[in-house]
Amino acid sequence: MRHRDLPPLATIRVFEAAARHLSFTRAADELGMTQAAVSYQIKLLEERLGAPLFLRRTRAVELTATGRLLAPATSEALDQLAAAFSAAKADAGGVLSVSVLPTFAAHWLAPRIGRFQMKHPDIAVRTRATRDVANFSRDDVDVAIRSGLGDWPGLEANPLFPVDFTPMYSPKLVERYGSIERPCDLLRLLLIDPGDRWWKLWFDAMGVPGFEPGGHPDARMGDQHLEARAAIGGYGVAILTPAFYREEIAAGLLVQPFPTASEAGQFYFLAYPTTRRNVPKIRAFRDWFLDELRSGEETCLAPAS
Amino acid sequence: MRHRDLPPLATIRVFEAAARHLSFTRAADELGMTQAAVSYQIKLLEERLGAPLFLRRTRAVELTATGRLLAPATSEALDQLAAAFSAAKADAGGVLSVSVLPTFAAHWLAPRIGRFQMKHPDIAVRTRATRDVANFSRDDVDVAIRSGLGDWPGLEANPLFPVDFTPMYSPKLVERYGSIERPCDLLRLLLIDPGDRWWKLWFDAMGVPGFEPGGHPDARMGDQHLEARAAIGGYGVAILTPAFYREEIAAGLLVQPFPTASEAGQFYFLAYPTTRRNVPKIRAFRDWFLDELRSGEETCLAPAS
DNA sequence: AGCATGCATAAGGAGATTCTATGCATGCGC
DNA sequence: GCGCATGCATAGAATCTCCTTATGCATGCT
Repeated sequence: MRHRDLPPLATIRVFEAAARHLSFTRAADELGMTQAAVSYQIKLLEERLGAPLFLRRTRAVELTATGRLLAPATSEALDQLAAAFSAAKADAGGVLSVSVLPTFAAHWLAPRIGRFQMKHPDIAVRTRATRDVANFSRDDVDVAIRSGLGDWPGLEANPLFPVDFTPMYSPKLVERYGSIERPCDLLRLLLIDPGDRWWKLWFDAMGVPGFEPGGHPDARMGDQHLEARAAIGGYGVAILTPAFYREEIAAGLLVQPFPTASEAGQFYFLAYPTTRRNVPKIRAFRDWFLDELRSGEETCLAPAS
Repeated sequence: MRHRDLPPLATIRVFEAAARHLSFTRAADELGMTQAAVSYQIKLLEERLGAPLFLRRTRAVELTATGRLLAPATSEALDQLAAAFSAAKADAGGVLSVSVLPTFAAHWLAPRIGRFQMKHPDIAVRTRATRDVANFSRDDVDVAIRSGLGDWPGLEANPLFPVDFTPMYSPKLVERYGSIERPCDLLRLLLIDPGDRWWKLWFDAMGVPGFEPGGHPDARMGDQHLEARAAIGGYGVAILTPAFYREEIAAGLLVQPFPTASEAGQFYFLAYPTTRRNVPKIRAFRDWFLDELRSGEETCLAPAS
């Protein structure tokens, strides 16, 4: 197993082709190089082996006994390698691993991913919903959907939409507590997770002074999704990204009374290593994703704005 | 079979070692290169494949799913190659093909070759006795014994002994035709193959004038051996190389009455391609051969001179 | 005889691969 | 917690391999 004593593998590849064709010229042809290069490599191998592999007959070459011994085994070995790499390529191209924020996964990706599968039946998608920022060199991840500024070195980041947010609540809440006309009216209601910095940012953006976060600052529930559930249940007002709750809004489960605010520069991004931007499955996913996003803007964002 | 699409084979070799060790550093060690080179080759292969093969964990590397798929197959293929080349090397080293002049084969090599086999039981000798000058690049020949000047480009030629010759006959001949004192006495007898140039050369060297070759000039029987048979049979006088007939002389079957002459510069040589002078079986044969020659000079050439 | 075919060889250069010298991340020990 | 050690990645420079072009040589065919 260890410490194999192999001749330069390049010479082996050339030998195999020459043995198959019984012609240096045709082997060179197949390998896309010149006859001189084949001659050179064969000679190299023969010297390394200490034995001639071809008899140079007048207008053709012929294998020596040693050459005849070697040819089938090398062909087989190269075939095996080719098969293995072809399988690996298929395997690598057939599974797309997506790291995605849980909220994004639940509200945006999950309802749409089926269409990607329809379009690319040969690509299996493995979705990994996690709040941890994926590390492409450490985790087996092909693409990631994450929020931030998009300034990740070595990554190509396609901006999706801003990380914006706005208060939302259930219509049931209005029934109970009366109508809400101005942003400051919200202060009378129960804010779900008032420690979320988004509340402060939003009130500031709306010009409502005097909001002081209750609870621990930075004590978010950690997942927008849970806050949304609470709001839908009529428990209070949650600050949410409306793009994620189009269905709930359309179904009358949530109301968005005011415009959104956004953290400066923060976007959702579709990201992947720049070096892999032309890998077919990645390109396919990105193309589909951006396309999906564009058509979504036409049909859904119009009523929301 | 044709047109395989393989990554650079060097990267495959590096990958296999790295996968086996699960460490770039140790793989570099095994392959006799630096860790940086391994890293470079792996990256090359990953880019070529469009998929990562290793996960870079903090203090070790780990195979990805694709890598795990690939590793066993590449190991197997490389093992197969190693086995094939090892077998080829054994095969090439185990058979020594000797092209040799028929006379030399019969009188010098045949009686001694057994001792070579005793000394090197792992080397099989295939003797090809032919008058045709072996062409090393065209015929499957490792070493050749031939006569000439030794000025063959690309060949290493070990001089053995001069191509010398002298008249020889059976003692029976003297019984019938009377004693032979001087070279010119031979002219009374039947010269076997008088067209052989050696007769002319020998008489010239002995200072016997007036010898005119009978028969067609250059109409040699072609083989000293046949002439020797005729001489032993008492048919006439043959011009022979005495070194080849030591046994016959010793046994009293042939008599050598006069000194030898030789063609200027002509020697018997043991020859092989210079590039192959260090191939073990060739080196073994040459060493044995020259040794045999040297010890032969001590024991046998002494009485002849 | 002349031409065409196929391999060998020489010289030259482009490119690949390696090495050295770093940087970086991180686990471990004190 | 703070250094230290380990292991991989990267940059830049120096080789060194390998290929191509251009030719020669041997030989079979017309």
